[in-house]
Amino acid sequence: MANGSTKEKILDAAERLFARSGFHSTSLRTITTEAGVNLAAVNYHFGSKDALIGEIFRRRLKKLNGQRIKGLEKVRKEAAERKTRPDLEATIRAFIAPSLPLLRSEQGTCFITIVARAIMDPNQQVRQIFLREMKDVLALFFDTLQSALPHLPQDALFSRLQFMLGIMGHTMFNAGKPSWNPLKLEQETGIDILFERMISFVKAGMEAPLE
Amino acid sequence: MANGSTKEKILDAAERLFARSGFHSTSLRTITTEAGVNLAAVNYHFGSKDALIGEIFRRRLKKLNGQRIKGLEKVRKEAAERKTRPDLEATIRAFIAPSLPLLRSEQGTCFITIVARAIMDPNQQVRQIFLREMKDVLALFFDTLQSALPHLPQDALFSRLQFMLGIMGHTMFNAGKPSWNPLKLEQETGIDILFERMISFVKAGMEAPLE
DNA sequence: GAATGAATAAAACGATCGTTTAAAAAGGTC
DNA sequence: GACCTTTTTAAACGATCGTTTTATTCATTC
Repeated sequence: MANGSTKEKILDAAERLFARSGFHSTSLRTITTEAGVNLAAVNYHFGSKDALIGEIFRRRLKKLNGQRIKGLEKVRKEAAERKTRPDLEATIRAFIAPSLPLLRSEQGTCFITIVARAIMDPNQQVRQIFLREMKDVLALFFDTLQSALPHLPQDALFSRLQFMLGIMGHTMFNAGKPSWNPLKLEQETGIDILFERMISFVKAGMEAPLE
Repeated sequence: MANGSTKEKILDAAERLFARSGFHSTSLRTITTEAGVNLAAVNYHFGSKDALIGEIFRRRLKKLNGQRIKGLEKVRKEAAERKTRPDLEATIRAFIAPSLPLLRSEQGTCFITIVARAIMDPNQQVRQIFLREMKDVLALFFDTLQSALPHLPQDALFSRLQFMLGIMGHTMFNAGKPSWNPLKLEQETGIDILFERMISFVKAGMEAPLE
């Protein structure tokens, strides 16, 4: 897919507009106008609006989850060489860190916004498109977590993994957006500080004692 | 508002259908058909579709946040009498616990689903309607947390509060729904167990050391 | 029981949606 | 330069949306 091609112009425009107004409220006419292409181009190149949505996820998640898998396998390899358990914090970082660069670009932030919404989207197709793309990396992440926290029962660990996904979705969705601000904190918290806070919170939660 | 009145029939039907298909994908025709009333009834009784959405939040959040405030004030009073800091776990429980009964009824679960979506809704009006209803209780919760964790800087605590909201939204949205299941855990985790896990995770995260 | 206002009902309005069609333009091959 | 495929364009299709209008029914009050 050539850079600047019609397909890419559509994908970029759709990414921005879906982030701003959601899947259902963004019309193909708005997308094609923003992209500077003809209305019929979406159905010609992608087949349908749903297929376009799927392609938006596929395009970014392939690289993103590839980095996650590479990071997780590095953690596992190092643990095997040291004959220890995988380091918990390193495991968490391997999953979270690759998403940080996305939040440094406007276009990447749009994608994050879309992902956060897709998890709770009413349209089941949207959720399944996203889940299919995440299945492998989530399985590897869960497995590594289990090795790092061998005393935790599987279903308790699964709950805690879900907690972490909830934190990530909510935090990254709100990053850079004006949201509820209880005491009008002057300076916006930077992304890097936010990520460090997220990691220390999740790490402590993962290590919390069982009732 | 009388029980079984047209307004209530519309609110109940809309709550179910919004949870199933989202705000934008649920038409007034579907709602009024499910409610067994005339199409024009929504605009007559509520003014517009957006106003109906707002009323759905108001109806439940008034009671829900009332219970939260009552619980939080009890925690604060007990701390004042004992001349100690508010108990962290009790503070967290006071905020989370009132939402548990909702998850025990089908209709209440629909409301939870709607709330979780509203937080990330593309429509700014939807988000603001929800935020306005939550502002007071969030401020009181933040203030109590600050008393319970006086060593934490305000902005760090604020981040952790956001993490907790992310956990709540994600967890309660997924409760009772089929979602990603890595190892096909046979039995579904009960709501009560899930809440206890949530509380211990959040408590540990709140108490995590600062970098 | 007539009068007044609230509630319900049926029908239509204008607008917008995703998709399809058919023709024109562009690109590549021999 | 003719031929074929790919891509772009303009126009239309059928369906559905939130809302409004107008008329009718219901309930209440004097």
